[in-house]
Amino acid sequence: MQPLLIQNTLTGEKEAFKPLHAPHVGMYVCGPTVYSNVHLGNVRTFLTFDIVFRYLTFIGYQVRYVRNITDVGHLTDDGDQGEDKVAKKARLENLEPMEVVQRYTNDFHDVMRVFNILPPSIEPSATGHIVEQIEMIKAILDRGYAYESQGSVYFDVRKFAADYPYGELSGRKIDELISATRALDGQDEKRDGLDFALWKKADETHLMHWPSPWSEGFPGWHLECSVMSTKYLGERFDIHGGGMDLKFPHHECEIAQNVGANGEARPVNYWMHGNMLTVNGRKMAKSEGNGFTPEELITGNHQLLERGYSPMVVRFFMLGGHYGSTLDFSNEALQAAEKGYDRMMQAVAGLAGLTPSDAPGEVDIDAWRRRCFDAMNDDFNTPKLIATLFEGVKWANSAKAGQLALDAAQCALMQRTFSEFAFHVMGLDGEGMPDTAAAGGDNALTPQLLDLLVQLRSDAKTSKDWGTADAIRNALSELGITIQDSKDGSTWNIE
RNA sequence: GGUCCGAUGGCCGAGUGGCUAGGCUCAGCUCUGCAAAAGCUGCUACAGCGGUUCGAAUCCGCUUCGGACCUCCA
Repeated sequence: MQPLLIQNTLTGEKEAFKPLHAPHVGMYVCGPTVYSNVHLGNVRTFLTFDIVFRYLTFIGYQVRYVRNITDVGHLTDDGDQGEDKVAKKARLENLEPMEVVQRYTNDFHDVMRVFNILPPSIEPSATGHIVEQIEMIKAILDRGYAYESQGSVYFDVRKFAADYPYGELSGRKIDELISATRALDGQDEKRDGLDFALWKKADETHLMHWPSPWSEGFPGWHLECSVMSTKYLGERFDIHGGGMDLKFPHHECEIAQNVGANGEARPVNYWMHGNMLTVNGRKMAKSEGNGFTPEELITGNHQLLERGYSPMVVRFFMLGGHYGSTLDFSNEALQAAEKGYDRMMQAVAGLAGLTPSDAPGEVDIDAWRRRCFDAMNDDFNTPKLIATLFEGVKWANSAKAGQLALDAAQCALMQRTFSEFAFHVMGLDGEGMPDTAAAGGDNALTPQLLDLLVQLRSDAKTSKDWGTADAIRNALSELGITIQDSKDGSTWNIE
C-alpha cells in the first residue's frame, strides 16, 4: 500500500493515513442542500473528494463513500423565526417540498455526471432518516447533553463542554463564542446562545414535519450528518470531508452530537476540508451573487464569462490548484488550463501511435511513474501530479519528433501511467482525444471520412499541388478540424 | 471586535532551510512548400523591514495588504 499523507484539520498536522480496518476505509462527505442549483464552488468540493475516493480506491483500499443529500432541516435564519429552506422554496415556487427536493437532486446528479464525478457508495437523505435522528436525540437526552424546551430539543453545549472538548476542530473557545453570539436575541427557548437545535417544533405554516416524542416538528441543522455517518460507517470512522465553510459550526456540532450520543471520544480520525473557489479574490457564494452554474460555465452565458469552457477543462483547471488552497477563477486561467489540457491529451493520443525505438530508452520512466505516486501520496497534490505528467508529455512529443528514444516497454509504461493517473485518478475523460472525439460525434463514418480527406491532401502535397492542399486544410479548419503535419504524415483533430 | 489563513516571475499555480515545479503568455531558433503542431533556448520570482543560520521563498518577530470563519453557506 502507498504511504499516504493527509492534512488533518483536526490536528493541523499532515499525518500518515492509517485506516481503522484496512483495507476498508469509511469516508463521509457533507453533500448538497437541494433547494437550488449547485454552483461551481460546490462542484469544487465534490471534485476534491472525488479525487480522494478515486485515489484511495486506486491504491487498493475498499472505500465506502457516503455523501448525503440534505433535503430538510437547514434554517434560513438563526433562531426561532427560521424557516426551512426547502419549505421556503416550495412556497415561493408553489411546489410540493419533495418536488423541490427531487428537482434539485436531479440537477445535482446531472452536474456530477457532466464533471465526471463518481457517485458515492451510499447517498442517504435526511428525510429518509427521521427515525434514526429521533433515536439519536433520545440518546443525547439520556446522557444529559440536551434538554427539551417548549416542544423543541436543544443541545446543551456548556454541559457537554464540561465533560468533553468542544471547539477542537475549529479552534473555538467557549468564552470567545459567548461574546460573539451576544447579538442573537429572541431565543428564549435556549438556555444559552451557544446551544443548537436538535429538534424544532413546527408551526402551522411549516410544510415539512414529522411526529416525535416532543412535538410535531423537524430535525435540527446538524443532526443528519451525525446520524447517517454513524449508521453507515460506525461510531468511529476514517475520513470526514466537506467545505472549509462547514468547519464551524456544522462539523463542530456534528462531533458534539456524536460524542454526546455515544461517548466515543474521537468519532472521526481524519477531517479534511476543501478550500473555497473565489472570484476576484472573493468566495463564490449565492449570497455574493458571484456564483454561476455549471451550465452557464459550459455555455458561457454569464457576464463573468468571456465564453464557454468544457467540463473537463474546468476539472483540469481545478485540479491545477491544491484542494487546501483557495483557487481564483478567471477567464485567463481557464483559457491557460484549456491549452494545457489539450496539449496533454494530444500527447497521450500521440503516444498510442508511437513507434518504439530499438535503442534503449533515454529517460527513467520508472522514476517518473514513482513521482506520480509521490505527488498523490503527499496529501493528494494534484498540481504536483500534473506538473510531473507534463514531463511525460514533453518526452512523448520528443519521441514522436524523433528526438528521444523510448523503447517498447517504456512506451507501454507511459501509456499505462497516463491512463491510471490522468484518466483514472484525476478522472479526465480524454474527450479531446481524436478517437473519442470522433466516437462521440453524430456519425461513425466521420473518422473514415477525415482520414480520406487527409489522404487526398497528402497526395496533393506529394504532387506539390499546394492550392488543393491548403484548400482542404482551410475548409476543415472552418469546421473546427485542425490538421497537423509531421514527418510521419498528417493527422487530424476535432476542435 | 475575536479566531485562523494567505501574499511566489507578465498571468495561473506548486514548493517548508541548500538541489531554485509545471501550465499559459512573450522573444529567438530548429523543423516545415507555407502555416500549425512539436522540440530547443531565453525571460529566474518569492509583499516590506528586521532577526536566526555557513546558507531562507521556506524558521522567528514586526508592518502593510487580502481572504475565510464567528449567521445558512461546498
